[in-house]
Amino acid sequence: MAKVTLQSIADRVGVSRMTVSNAFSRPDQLSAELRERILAAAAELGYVGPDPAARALARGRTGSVGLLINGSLSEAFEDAVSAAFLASVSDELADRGLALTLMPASSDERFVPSRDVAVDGALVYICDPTSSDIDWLERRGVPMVVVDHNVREGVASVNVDDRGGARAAAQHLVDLGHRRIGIVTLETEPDAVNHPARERMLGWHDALDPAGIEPTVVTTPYTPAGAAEDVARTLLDRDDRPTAVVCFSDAFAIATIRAAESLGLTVPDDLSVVGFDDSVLAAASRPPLTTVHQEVAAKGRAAVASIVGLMASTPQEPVLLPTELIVRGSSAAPPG
Amino acid sequence: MAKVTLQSIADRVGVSRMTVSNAFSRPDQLSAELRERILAAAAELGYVGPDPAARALARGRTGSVGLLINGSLSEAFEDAVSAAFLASVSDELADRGLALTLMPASSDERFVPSRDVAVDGALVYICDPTSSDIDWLERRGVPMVVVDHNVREGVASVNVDDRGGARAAAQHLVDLGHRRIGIVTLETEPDAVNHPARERMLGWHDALDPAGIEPTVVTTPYTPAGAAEDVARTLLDRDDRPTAVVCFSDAFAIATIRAAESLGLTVPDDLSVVGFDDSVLAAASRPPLTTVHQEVAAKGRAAVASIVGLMASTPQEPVLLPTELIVRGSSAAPPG
DNA sequence: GTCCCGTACTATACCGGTACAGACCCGAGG
DNA sequence: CCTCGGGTCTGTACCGGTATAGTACGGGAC
Repeated sequence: MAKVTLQSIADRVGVSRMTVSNAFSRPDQLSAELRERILAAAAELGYVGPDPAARALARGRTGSVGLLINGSLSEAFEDAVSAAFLASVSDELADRGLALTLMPASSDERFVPSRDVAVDGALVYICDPTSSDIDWLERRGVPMVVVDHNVREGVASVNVDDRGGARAAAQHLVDLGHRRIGIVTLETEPDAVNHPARERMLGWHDALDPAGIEPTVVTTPYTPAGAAEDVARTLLDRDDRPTAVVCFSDAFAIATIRAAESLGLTVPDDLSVVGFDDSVLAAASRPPLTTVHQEVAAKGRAAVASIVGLMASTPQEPVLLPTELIVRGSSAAPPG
Repeated sequence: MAKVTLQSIADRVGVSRMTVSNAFSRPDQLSAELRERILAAAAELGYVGPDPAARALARGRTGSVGLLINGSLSEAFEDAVSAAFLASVSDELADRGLALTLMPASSDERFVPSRDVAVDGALVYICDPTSSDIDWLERRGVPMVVVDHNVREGVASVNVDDRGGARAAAQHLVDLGHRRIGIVTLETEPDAVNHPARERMLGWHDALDPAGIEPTVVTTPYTPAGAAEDVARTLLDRDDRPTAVVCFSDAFAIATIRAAESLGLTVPDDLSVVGFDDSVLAAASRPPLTTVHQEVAAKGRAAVASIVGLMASTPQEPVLLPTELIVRGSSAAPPG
């Protein structure tokens, strides 16, 4: 059978194609009676509704928002914090009738999602700011909101006060009396810049420098799972080991606690550990983690609000969400 | 400035629009020299590349695959198993130059993703089989692969041997000598059918029925986090409490262990607990979980292979992936 | 010289809709 | 009686590409 289009229905009912289009897309433009007849004919012919691709071309919008992520998408899903962010974004978009299209970084030159996938707007999430994908989006003129970055001037952004949170975390340890402090943070590619990692490092130093404390820094990649624990052990397995450690994430903090336990140290008696993010892991950990809370769901909502605003041509101010130190059981005064 | 299209470039260079199209999409169709000139003119005019929406209409393909999920998307992201599946799917699609579009269940009648979003194919994942979204996809004629379901005859599917895995789990407990066995499984909406939940239940009974064991069954929803633990406690806080429990998931198993601990019971000495999925939680748990392993990444790969095959009009056989019992430290012979 | 074929480019016909500017008809107001 | 306005429907002009079937031309085989 030939494909059913608006035209076939129009012919069948004896009206113009435009009227059939209106029957589906702008019901107030025609009489209810005629609309019924059209819908009946459509059902009879097996017409499902206006073709999304054709509609996208004619209307100039697709109904979906892209999420640009570079690096392996697996990481994004498997990390508790980014998964929660994605969840918040997708739910929020769904409420507004928008679908979410994940745009992986271009691997093959022949197909570049940031250049070749139709979207009405894009969120730029875990992304090397020098990524060519961002350039593609910009050249296409796709409205764009950057999350957890400050890619470039004039681009709308949603950020968390990473620096302030890190400062509070380090200050907390200083206030408890710690003087030998370690840092377990993210290892980044030489020329890649991880915005949160940099901001958090600045924040830690904001508190440590004035106290005259020179932290011992170790870095570890996200994966494999055991890497952070091994790195933490090298930090702790020495005579002048720190009495407290601030970590880039809750996962790193938990790895650090495990490393400490494996060395016979007790947290928080022998070692204080402070995480970041306040992910689901934090409260469930034993001992429960002192950490810096960020409102991931709010970040998602803000990002969606911002991109939707941009898509409606409303200029958007940069958003900076607060963080808050949550003191639980993994931090205490230094031993002795 | 007016929008730059193939035509503007064609006019500028003095060739036909088709030749410009070929310069971008089929480089072997024109001389290298002319192609260079065209690309140069395009760059000069600020042309980014063929418009994705227009291309989608003309070519009849969009370059993205939909993932239909109903229920809150958050759940899908926050559950370790489904997150790993999504990760596997998105990576695998990315390798083939396809983007992934998440299609939430229709909330608003006015915008129904399964009807209104352009995709070349769809994976149907966590979905009530009676969902109208599946009907929409089917009516549209979108190639469709169902994962962790058996929605209807003739639809390609990828499943895991849930029943066999559950049977092995229950048989393991029977073999250890357990006679009072509890089940902690998923609570589903009255008329919704959760395929894995049903299959696992069948599998448990496959092993328990021949042994003449009548299990005590309790059910709990996915969320909130504490619900499973509370339910498990009701199962364990009685005189004739089971000596072993099989669970719908590793998360439920861990909740059950917590409940046991809170009642002063030791796992596995007083109580054996067996999970399902072998998620990252399982090996990390204390004690490490005896559980049923499923290869989630393989499930993602199989799903992508299947949908890509269908999109190329190659009929697909149903796929059934194996499961395997992994015996770790949470199961032992019954006390006494 | 003629035939044949491959290379390079063009002409035409869609793909399946939507926006916008009328045209028509009818009842109400002046 | 004429005009005006609103509710309905139509006609036309796109949206920005791609597929396919050509045409024109140059060179090698015979």
